[in-house]
Amino acid sequence: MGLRERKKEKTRLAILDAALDLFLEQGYDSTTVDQIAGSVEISPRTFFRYFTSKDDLVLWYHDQGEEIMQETLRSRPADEPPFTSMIHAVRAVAHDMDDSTPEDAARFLKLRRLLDENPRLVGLSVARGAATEQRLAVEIAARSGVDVTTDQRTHLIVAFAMSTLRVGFDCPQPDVPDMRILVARMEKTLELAQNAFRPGWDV
Amino acid sequence: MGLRERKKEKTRLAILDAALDLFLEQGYDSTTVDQIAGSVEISPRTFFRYFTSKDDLVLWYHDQGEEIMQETLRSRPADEPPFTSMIHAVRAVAHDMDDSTPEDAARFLKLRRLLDENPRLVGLSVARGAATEQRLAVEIAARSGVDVTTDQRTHLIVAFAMSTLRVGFDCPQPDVPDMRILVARMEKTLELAQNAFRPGWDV
DNA sequence: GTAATCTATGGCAGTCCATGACAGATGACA
DNA sequence: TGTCATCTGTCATGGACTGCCATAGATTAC
Repeated sequence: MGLRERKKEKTRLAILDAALDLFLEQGYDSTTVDQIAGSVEISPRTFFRYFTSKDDLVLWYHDQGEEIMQETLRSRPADEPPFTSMIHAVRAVAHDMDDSTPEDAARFLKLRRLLDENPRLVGLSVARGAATEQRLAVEIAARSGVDVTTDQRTHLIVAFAMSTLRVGFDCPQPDVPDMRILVARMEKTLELAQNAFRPGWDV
Repeated sequence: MGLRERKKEKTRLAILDAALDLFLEQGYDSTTVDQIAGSVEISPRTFFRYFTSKDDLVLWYHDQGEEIMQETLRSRPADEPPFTSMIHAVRAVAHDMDDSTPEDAARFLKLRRLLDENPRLVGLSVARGAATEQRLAVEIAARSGVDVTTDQRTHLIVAFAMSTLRVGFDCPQPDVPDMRILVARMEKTLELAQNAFRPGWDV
């Protein structure tokens, strides 16, 4: 990795951290892009070259999460019941968070606090999750050999799994002191979800 | 109802219809609030007195939908399993759409086309649905006598039901010629969902 | 090591969304 | 009809975002 790329990654994280701190300190809405840019000493114009929008700042982890889910799906046996595969994908995201560096964990907990204070941002996160859901549905449909535009069963399977992820992470929740608690909560939610369905409902 | 209120309702619908037509004609992003206001001959400032934002235009039906669901929940017996109550609530929304006036139906079908062309707007709709979901969870938790902030089972029950609604309506779907097809699709989705769960999973 | 090249950045001008403040217009009601 | 409450338009302002062009910095070739 060249100097250029390393520098970019560093700037990206600097923007993110500065923004999260400012948001928590003085509120999301009352923090301007100019302020964020100023605090990391870049021009406002450059900010928009790193993040497509101010809102985009609170969605940084979604790309990685989606990637992990897609990889997991690809690695599961083709004849596995689709909901089972989806549950594995959700669990993989939880494990990845569990393994995250202290810096990433800190970012994530800051984000959680931010979401608790700004319902609108929860909405953004949910909306982004819905986009992921569509793409995962395409993958699952392909595996099952059905047409994604007409097969509602596939959409339900993916939607139920993503709901589980959402309940585990996006729902308002009492103060989360550390990552472990968040992941444990997720595990518990997954277990509840798995026990909810009729065996063989998704084949 | 006084002249004043009737006039307001008329203006509101005029804005909505003008906006939907403009959006479909020239795209959501390239339609400005000024244009919408101009086409119904009100000032741009007045537009924002009828709709809190441009985005808000595509969410007009959510208020009514949420109201119907809340009413349905209140009308269900207190000892009914919560997921069953939620399914009734979702079905009530579908029936209400089925009964809608031709004008409302036309608006709805226009909106569906708009959603198909603008994934971002689907996100908005989903986000708005998530807000409803939170409020319904409060209601369901109260009925079951559990604490909504900690009981993940309640959130799952509501989330699964709302997922069903979403799969029926928000998912991209082949051209919808009329309301009947949309409602029929919803019914089918509801049936699939009902058969997915283990009997008694939600008690 | 230097020149040529590619890319990241900054500055500037402009568009659009959204909101507050105030004044004028219009329906409600005694 | 006159008073009151509410709706509406005008003006001014701020903040998010984009296109364009010039410059500074990193990369590559020689």
